[in-house]
Amino acid sequence: MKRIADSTVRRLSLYLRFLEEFENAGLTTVSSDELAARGGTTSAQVRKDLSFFGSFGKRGLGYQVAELTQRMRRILGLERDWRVVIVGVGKIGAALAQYEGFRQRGFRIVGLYDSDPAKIGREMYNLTVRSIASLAADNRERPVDIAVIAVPATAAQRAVDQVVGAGIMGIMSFAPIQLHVPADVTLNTVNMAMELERLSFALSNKE
Amino acid sequence: MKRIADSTVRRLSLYLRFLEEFENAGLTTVSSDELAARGGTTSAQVRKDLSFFGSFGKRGLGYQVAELTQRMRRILGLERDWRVVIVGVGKIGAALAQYEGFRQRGFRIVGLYDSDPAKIGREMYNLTVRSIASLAADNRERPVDIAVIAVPATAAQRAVDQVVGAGIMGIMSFAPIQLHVPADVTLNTVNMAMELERLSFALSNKE
DNA sequence: CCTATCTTGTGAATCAATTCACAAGCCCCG
DNA sequence: CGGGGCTTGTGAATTGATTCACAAGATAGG
Repeated sequence: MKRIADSTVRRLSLYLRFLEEFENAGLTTVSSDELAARGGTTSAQVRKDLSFFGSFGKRGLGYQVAELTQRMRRILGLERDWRVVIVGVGKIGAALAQYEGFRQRGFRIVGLYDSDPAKIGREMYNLTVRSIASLAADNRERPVDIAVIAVPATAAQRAVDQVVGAGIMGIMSFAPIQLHVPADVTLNTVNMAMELERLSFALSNKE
Repeated sequence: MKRIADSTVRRLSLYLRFLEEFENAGLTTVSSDELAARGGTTSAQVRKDLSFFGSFGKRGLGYQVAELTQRMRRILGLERDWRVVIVGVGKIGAALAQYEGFRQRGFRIVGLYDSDPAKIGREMYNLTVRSIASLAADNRERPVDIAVIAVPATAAQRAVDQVVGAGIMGIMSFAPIQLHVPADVTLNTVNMAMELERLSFALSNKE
């Protein structure tokens, strides 16, 4: 398959949310124009985005909401559950651990890890916080799909190395630094510091 | 000034972090090549990014770390403090309220707001949680630069409307939905659901 | 069954971002 | 003070993403 642009995947994710809203509202059919209006883009963009994956509509009519929803779920890999562990149970990690958005989309939190002995063994949200040293063995016993990195910047690369060493192939990081992983590991970073600076830049440059 | 691409601003933010690291390491001079290596890009990209704002280096020599750091801070609007309020003091809002990254970069949290009567009046991190209804008056008395939206998806658009109505011009949202603001208000969204789905897509489509 | 009206799917054209490649400038050394 | 070795800054070329524009289907109504 041809490489799909990041911007396209982001929009697919938006479309899926809109489709779910349309489905809840009882609509059975939707046009690329309606999807575009909802997402602040153009109908051509919507059709082009979808066209990378196939041809899902009927000319003159639009798309079946239920069908397109399911197709999008399949495309985005949301038809299965993902086993997720959280590394670092400070404030951010704890907030993530109980974030409903994870579970809703099939991201099941199956483990909490920390390196702080004071936290290891503690019960949180029906899980026992375990030492990060046991991650490799745990992963062998019952494989994990995604590790969420929620440790301080200074500890993040070490944590990532341990996650990679344990054999986990997907990482979502909230550490505000540039992390390095082997090419076969997928890393996705949400860098809050960067987002704040982007906002600061935009506010500073309003004419 | 010519419009600056979002991707460029994101990289500037990275460069700044690297420059600070170089400065801490005692380096006085740095080349576009070294910055590029650190950030996983190319030296031409680094020079092009900087060229939108001026010409900061010396041919044959590179850039003065201290000078470039300061220039980047100015460009990103980080030479001043920003007054920030957090709207919604649930788990995410509370985690953000005590996140050190904010203060470190000059984003000072000066207010916490919620609509839940059970939370209003409560003391958190040296601030008293106030009713979101009082935001407009508070902003008139002492202007706020940025509002961080940390309420559930269903309440987010209403919260944004109140923030906009209060006259605040910068918004950073963590709600997993598409929000609408007037053109003169700057909105920056971190959509965790979208990031997870991006990861899911990438993991599902490894060769 | 024919016509009018929609809306998709997609090459072609445009617009935007990145990379190339090299002249220009600076430092150092002999 | 002149030549060699670097590295910047930037037009030109390339690569990538978005928008345009229209033929191809599909439906509905008479």
